[in-house]
Amino acid sequence: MQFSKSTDYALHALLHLGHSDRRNNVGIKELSARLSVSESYLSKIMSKLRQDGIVRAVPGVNGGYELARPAEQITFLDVIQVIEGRQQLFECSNSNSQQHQLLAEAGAVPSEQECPKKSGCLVEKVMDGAEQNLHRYLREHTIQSVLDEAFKRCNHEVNKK
Amino acid sequence: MQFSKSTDYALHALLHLGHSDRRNNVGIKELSARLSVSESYLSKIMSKLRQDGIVRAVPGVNGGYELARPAEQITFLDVIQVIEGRQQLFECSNSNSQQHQLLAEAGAVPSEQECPKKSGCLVEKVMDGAEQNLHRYLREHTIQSVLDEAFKRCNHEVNKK
DNA sequence: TTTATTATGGATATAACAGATCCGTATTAA
DNA sequence: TTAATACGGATCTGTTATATCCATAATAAA
Repeated sequence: MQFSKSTDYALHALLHLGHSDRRNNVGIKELSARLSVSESYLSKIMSKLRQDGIVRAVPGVNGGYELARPAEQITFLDVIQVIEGRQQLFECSNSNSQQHQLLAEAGAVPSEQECPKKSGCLVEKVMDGAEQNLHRYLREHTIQSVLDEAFKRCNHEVNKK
Repeated sequence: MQFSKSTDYALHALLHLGHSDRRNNVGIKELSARLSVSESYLSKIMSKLRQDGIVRAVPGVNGGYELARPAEQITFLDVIQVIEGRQQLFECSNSNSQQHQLLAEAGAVPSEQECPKKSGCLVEKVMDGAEQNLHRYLREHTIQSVLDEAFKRCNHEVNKK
C-alpha cells in the first residue's frame, strides 16, 4: 500500500506554484522540467487538480497554472483525495456473510440465542478509525505549511554563515 | 490507495483462529468456508502468515493452523506489514533533483547564496509523519482487542433481553 | 506399513491499474 | 492570423492483485 507517483508529482507541482505565485501562470513546460516528468503525463495530473478546483488554468500564449486558492487552504488531504480517489482505506468484502457470525456459535455465547453482530464488521470499524486518524493529520498539513518549513530551514542555514 | 483483499482475509482468518483457540488446528477448509474464499488462495495468505511467525501450521490428518502467539500480541500493524509489505507509504521520486532547489532561486533567498535543501524532501517528511501516526494507531489494535469488542457487544445484546 | 488428509510451493492465467505517450482540438494573447 | 498553451481521447506497456491448478511433502490414523 503506497501513494502513487502522481500524488508525488501533484504535491511538488503545487509547491512550485505556491512558491512562484507572484508572477502568475506557470506553464506545463516549466513545471515538467522542474519535476523531471513528461509534459503529457503531468498535464493529466494538472487537469485533475483543475477539475477539483485546486488550480486554475489559462490556455493560450503566456497561459499556464496558478493556485485557485491560498496555499494555506490547500491541504495534503485535498490533493491526495483528488489523485488517489475517495474510496475508503478498507472495505470488508464480507460484511453480511458467515464470518461475522463468529460469535453466534461455537460456544461464544453459552446460551442458545444468537448474537446478532449488528452494525457491521469490527475489522472495518478499526480501519475506519485509522483512516479518520490519518485524515486528521493530512488536513493539518498544507502547501503553505511546507513552504514555511522550507523557508525556515533556509533562513536558518543563511544565518549560520 | 487501499488495503488489499488479502489483508481483509488475513485479519478475518486470524480472528477466527483467535476465537477458536480451545481446540487447536483449524484447517484451511473450515477457514475458507468461513470467509467465502477459495482454499488455494487463502492458503497462500496463510503461508505468508506462517513464514512471518504469526501462525503455526501442521500438515497431515487433523492438521491446520493456530496462532503462534497470544492474540493480544498480534497487532493490526503486524498483519498488514506481512501482507502489504514494508515499503514506506510515500517515497519522493525526486529527492536530489531540481525540484528541491525550489528555494535556491527565483528570489526565495534574496542574496546570491544557495539554500542547500539538506536532509531530503519536505513532502516526504510530512508523509513520514503520517505513516508513523498510522503505525502507532495500528499497533494499538490487536486480534484480541477486536475479539474483546465483539464479546462486549454481544453480551450487551444478551443482557438487553 | 499403508492410506487418507492436509499444508506447501511452483507455475500459470486474468483483470485491473499505474505510468506514460501521442495527437487532434480548443482557447487565448500577441 | 499565428503561435503558444491547455484539454481530452485513445492507446500502449509493465506490474500487481486476485485466483486457480497441480505435484510434493508431511503427518495421523487405520
